[in-house]
Amino acid sequence: MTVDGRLARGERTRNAALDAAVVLATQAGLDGLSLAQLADALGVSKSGLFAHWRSKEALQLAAIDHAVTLWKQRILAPALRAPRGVRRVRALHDARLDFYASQALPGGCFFANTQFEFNARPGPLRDRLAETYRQWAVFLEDLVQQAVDAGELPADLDVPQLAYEIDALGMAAAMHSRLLDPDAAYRHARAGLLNRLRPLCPDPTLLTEGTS
Amino acid sequence: MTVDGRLARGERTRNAALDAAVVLATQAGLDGLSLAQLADALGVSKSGLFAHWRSKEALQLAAIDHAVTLWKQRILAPALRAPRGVRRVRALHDARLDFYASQALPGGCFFANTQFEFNARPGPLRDRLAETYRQWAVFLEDLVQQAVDAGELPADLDVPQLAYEIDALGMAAAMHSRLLDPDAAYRHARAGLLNRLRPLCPDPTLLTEGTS
DNA sequence: TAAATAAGCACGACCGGTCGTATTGTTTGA
DNA sequence: TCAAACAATACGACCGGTCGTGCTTATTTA
Repeated sequence: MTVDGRLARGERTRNAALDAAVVLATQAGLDGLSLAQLADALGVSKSGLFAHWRSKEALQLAAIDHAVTLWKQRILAPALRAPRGVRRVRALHDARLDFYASQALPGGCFFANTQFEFNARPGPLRDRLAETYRQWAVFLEDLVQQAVDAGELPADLDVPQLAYEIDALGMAAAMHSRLLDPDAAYRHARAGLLNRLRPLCPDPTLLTEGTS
Repeated sequence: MTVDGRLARGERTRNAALDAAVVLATQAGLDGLSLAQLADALGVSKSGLFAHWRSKEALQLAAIDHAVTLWKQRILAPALRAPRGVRRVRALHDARLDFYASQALPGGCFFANTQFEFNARPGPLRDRLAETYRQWAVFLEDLVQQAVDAGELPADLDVPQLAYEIDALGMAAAMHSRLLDPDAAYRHARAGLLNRLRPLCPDPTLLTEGTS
């Protein structure tokens, strides 16, 4: 942000466009995202968008990055306020489900939707989404590893395995909550984590404490 | 199927079209499915498709139903050959993962892809997909309930909860296997089920036996 | 300090192409 | 001969993208 009126205006438009693009792409898909529709939502002309991104694909890539920063702000940051270890893992899981439940993105989960959209379509968008997903997986594994290091989980735990299972619970919630019963989805996803941790966790209070 | 050559020919075209439609829609999405592309793949003109379905949406709905029958043939039927109870639950889970690994549908999982495509888009297609998913969930819960009834799982088990967790493992595999490492995805999905069942299952041999 | 130039930004009009769809005509087979 | 199956063609709508233009603001020049 700058006091420079010119740059400030462009920056504002860019940000508004990316915000709207994430919302629209979450509903219609990154491919189904229409530039005319996006321009209308912004109250700008379609051709004006091409002043900021040289092609639709460039805008789509920017939208992915923008969704990552939103995800970091809304889910990672709150979770990192919880103490390291099992409680932080639980906080991350809960923050994710809270974000879904908040309907901040009415279309569900941007990443789940777009990753399923592109998982059979090679190209730059798929690569970017895959890299994004890989970073998320690494982040989740790190948090589980911290719980192991803190002695809150068994030393011989298969960390990537548990991280996979946690991610699966959240991903299923993203779909289940839109297609069937939202309440049941979030309840099952939360209980699923506790069910899985219970036999692993020597200190049961780590599973009963609230995370907020 | 009939000996009537005229009807047989139409029936053959319809079946071939639905087969191809499921494959293409798995890759490009139900909406991204192009009738021109579908007609080309069949060696048929685009307008000919409208002789069999009055609109694209009608074809899409038929494709969903067709994918259901394929799913029943390829996944449900093999699983039902396993003995009732925990072994049948495992067999279903494994059959699902085997189907993904077989690459019979190069685009991944038809249902996961399309359900994420439409989970924010109300309409007949979304309704049909939701109903399909509900039936799958019921089927899975029934199988778990049978294991409870057979005394192979605790009588006070939360059946829908466990069914949700099993489904989540498979769904995550459908995405993980396309975007990151397929081998890791299937391994984690399989191990995930055993990890979850182990504390519940009084008879450990039910978890070590092969399922094929 | 004032004028001139350049750059950022947004607009409306328009392009070629593809989409789903309707119409009309031809082939096919009992 | 009759109806089902298919082909050919065209239509209107929408797609991403380009072009020329004008307005606003920053930078350079006199």
